[in-house]
Amino acid sequence: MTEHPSAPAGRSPITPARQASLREHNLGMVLDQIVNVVNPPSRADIAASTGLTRATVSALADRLIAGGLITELAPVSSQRAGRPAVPLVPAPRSLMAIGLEVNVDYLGVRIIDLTGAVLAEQVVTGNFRATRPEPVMATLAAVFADTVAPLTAEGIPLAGCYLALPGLVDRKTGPLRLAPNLGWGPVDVVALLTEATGLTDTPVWMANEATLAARAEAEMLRPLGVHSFFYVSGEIGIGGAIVNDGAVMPGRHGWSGEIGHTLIDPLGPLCGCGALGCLEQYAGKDALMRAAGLDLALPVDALLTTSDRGRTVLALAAGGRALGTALSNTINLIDVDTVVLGGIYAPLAPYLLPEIQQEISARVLFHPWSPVTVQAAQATDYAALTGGAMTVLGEIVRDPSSWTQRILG
Amino acid sequence: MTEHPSAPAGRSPITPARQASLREHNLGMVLDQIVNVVNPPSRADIAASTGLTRATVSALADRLIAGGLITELAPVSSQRAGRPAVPLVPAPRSLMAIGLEVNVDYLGVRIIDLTGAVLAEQVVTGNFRATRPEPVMATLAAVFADTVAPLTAEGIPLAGCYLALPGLVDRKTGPLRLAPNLGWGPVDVVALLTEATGLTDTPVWMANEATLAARAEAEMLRPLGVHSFFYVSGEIGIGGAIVNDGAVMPGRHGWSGEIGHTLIDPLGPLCGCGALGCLEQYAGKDALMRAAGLDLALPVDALLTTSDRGRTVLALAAGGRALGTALSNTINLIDVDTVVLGGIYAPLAPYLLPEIQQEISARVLFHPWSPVTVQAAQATDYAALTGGAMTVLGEIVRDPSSWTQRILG
DNA sequence: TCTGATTTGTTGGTTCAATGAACTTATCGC
DNA sequence: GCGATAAGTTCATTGAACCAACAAATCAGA
Repeated sequence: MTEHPSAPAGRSPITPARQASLREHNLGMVLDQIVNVVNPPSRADIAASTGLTRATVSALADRLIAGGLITELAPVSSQRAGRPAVPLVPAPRSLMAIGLEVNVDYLGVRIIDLTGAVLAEQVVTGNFRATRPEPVMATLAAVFADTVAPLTAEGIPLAGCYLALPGLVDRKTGPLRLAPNLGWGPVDVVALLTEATGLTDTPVWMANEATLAARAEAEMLRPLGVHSFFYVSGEIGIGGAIVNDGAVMPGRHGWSGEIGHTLIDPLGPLCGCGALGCLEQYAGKDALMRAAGLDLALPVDALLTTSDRGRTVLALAAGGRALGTALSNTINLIDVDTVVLGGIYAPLAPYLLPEIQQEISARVLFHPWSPVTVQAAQATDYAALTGGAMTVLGEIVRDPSSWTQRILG
Repeated sequence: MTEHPSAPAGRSPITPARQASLREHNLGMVLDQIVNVVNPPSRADIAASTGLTRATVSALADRLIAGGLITELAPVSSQRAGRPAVPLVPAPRSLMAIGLEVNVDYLGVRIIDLTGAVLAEQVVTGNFRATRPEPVMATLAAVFADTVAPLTAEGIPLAGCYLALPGLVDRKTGPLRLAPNLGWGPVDVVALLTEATGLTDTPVWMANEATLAARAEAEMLRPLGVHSFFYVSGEIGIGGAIVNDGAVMPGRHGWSGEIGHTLIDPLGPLCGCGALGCLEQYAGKDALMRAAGLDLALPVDALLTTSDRGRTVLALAAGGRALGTALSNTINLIDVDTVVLGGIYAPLAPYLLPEIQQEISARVLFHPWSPVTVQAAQATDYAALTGGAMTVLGEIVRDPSSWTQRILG
C-alpha cells in the first residue's frame, strides 16, 4: 500500500509567535476587511471594526499600499461634520489568481484579481472520458498560456494556481489518486502541469472539483450569514463538500464529501464501485437520464425540455427521494442547517426540492425545532474555477507580507 | 420554531493581535509542551522544540511557576557533560477540572488535575429512563458537592465543569434540546446545575456524551499519531463524534455525530424516530439483545456470557454488518482513516470487527490504497467524565494567563 | 465669513515581549 | 583540578502596537 505523502496537519502547529507574527496577523485582518466588506472602508472604519487603533491601521494600510495590494479612492464628503474619509479598496489588476479545471466535458481557466473581477477566462468543451492525463494536461497548459499571455505582457504578476479535478485528490499538493469518470489513475497532475506550463516559481495546488465549487459558494453565502452547509455536486458521479464555519473541511487526506456511494437500498442496482444500491445509481446523471428514458449522452437540460414530461417528473422525484435520504444521513452526521444543490442539481432544483425536503423533515432528528434549508447553488457557471482562484486569493489575504516580499524582493 | 441562541462562530474571529496576544500564545505553547509531552522537558528542551529562545522560555516558565501551574523537579544528571537539566512538570493538585455526566443507567463526577491524575470520583448507578430533569440534577449536585468537599477544604481551586448528556446539546452552554433515552425535552440543564450547586463564578459547560468520550479518546490516541477518527458510541441509542486534526467537530449547533439514524434498509423495522430501517434498529443495544434472545434489561455483558453462543454470534454479526454499512457511508463522507468503537461496542469489538471490516473494505472508496483501521476504544470506564474534565484543562492550556489572573487576582 | 465642533489621518514618545550575546552555574571526562 | 559542554540567567536591543497630542478637512451656526 502506498503511504500518504501529505503529512497530517497534526494538532495546533507549534510555531513560536514573534513580533512579526503580530504584524502578519493584523495585516491580514486589515486586508480582509478591505477585500471582504461591501462598502469600501476608511482607515477609521477599519480601526473601529477590528479594535486596532487608527495609528496602527494607518501604518498597516501604508504597507499594503506600498505592496500594491490596495489603493485609496478619492475622499467622499459624507454629509457629516469632520474630515472626509478616504475609502480603501483592493487594487485592481495588481495580481492574477488562477483557477484551472479539467472535468468530464470541459476544461478551462479563469483569472481573477483581488477585487474579484474576472480578468480573463477560457473554457473549452470536449469529451475527456477515458483519456490519458498527459495530452489533456498539455491542452490545458496551452489554454492557460494563451489566456495568461496578454496579462503577463501587461506586467501583472501571477500569485498562484488552483487546479480542480473530478476525483480524489490529496490535500493541496496532490497527487490525484483516482478520477473514475476521466479514467485517470494515480498520477502527479501538478508535476505534469508545472512541466507543461513552465511554472516553476509559482505555487500550484489542486483539489477536488466539488471542494472548490463549495468554496466559491461559501463566498456567495457569507454575506447572507450562512457559514456552515453541505454542498452536493451532481455530475456523472455525485461529489460534495462540507463547509464548517466558512472553511471547507478537507478530511484526513483531502478526500471528504464523497456522498455518492451512500447506501440507499441493500437490494438496489449494482454500482461501478462494486457495491449494491449506491446513491449514484439513483440520482447520478446517468440514472436520471435512464429513468426518464433519455439518451445518456444528452446534456441534463434535456430533462427540462423533453416532451415526455410525466416520466421525467417521476424520474426526478425518485432521484430526489434517494438524494434526500442520503442528505438526511449526512445532516444528522455533520450537523449543518443548509444544503446547497450544485452541478446538474442546480437547474433541476425545482423538481428535486420537494422530495428532498420531505425526506429531510422525516429523517433529520433536529428538523422539528431547527429546520434545514435546501437551496440551489448561487455560483453556477464553472464554480470550481472561481473557487480555485478565490482560494489563491485567500492565501494572500491570510498573509499579505509574504506576497509583498515576493513581489518587492 | 425556536431560534438558535448559540450564535454561530462565524469565520475567522476579527480580534486584533497585541503584545499580550503574543505572550498568551507562547505561554500556552510552553504549558502544552509540559502537559502533553511524555518525558518532563527542561527549559532548554522546550526552547528547542518550540523555536523560542532559552531566555524567553525561562521567562514564560517562571510565570507559569508563579501561577502555580507547573513545578520544577530535582535536576537529573543526564550522564552527559554540562549542567543538568531541571525537568518541568504540571503542578499536582493545583486545580480541579471536573467532568460530570448523567446517562441512562448511571450518573457521576470525576475530578482531575493538570497532571491528569484523578483526584476524586464518584459514580452512582441507577435507572434514569423516563425521569424528570430537576430531581436527577439535584442528585447529581449532591454527588458533586460530596466529591468536591474534601478537595475544596484542601484549598484546591475549581477551574470549571463539563457536563455530558446522552442527547442533543447546543455548543458549550446548552440548553439540552432532546435526550430521548432519559425522556428529557428542551431544558436548560446548566441553569439547574448552577442553581443546585451554587456554582456562580465557575464556568459550567455541557456537551453530548459521545463528543466528550471522543475527546478523551483523542488524548489517548494522540501520542500514537492518530489525529483524525470517527468515534462511535453504542448505548441504547448510537451516537458518535468526528475528530479532525485532534479537535472534535461540533457542527453548526453542536449536534454532529448522530449516526444512529442512518438508513440501512428502506423496508426495515420502524424506528422510534418515525422512519424505517435506521441503524439503531440493527445495532442498538436493544436490537442486539433482542436478536440474541436476551432480556433487554440485562447488561451487555450478558451477550458475552450467555449459553446460547451461536445465536449471539449471529446477532452480533448482523449488527456488525449494519454498523459497517453506516460507518462506510460516514468514512466516505468525512474522510478519516480510523474508526474507534466505544460504549457497548468496546467489549463487543472482537465479534463486530470482522463484519465491520468487510463492509468497509467493500464500500469505502479509498480503502484499496489507504486502508481504514477499526479498533476498540482505549478510554473506556466512563470516558465522557474524563473527556469533560480534559476539555476544561484544554481551556487552561490554551490560555494560561487568564487562569493565573483569576487565581492571583 | 469666521469660529467652533467634529471626524480623519499622522506624528513622536512609551510600553512590552521576544531576541541575541555574553555570562554564571553545574556537571562530565581526563 | 582543568577544559569542555550544556542549562539557565542577565541585559541592552529590536520592533509592533499603543496613547496622546496634533494637523487636516469638512459642517453648522452666528
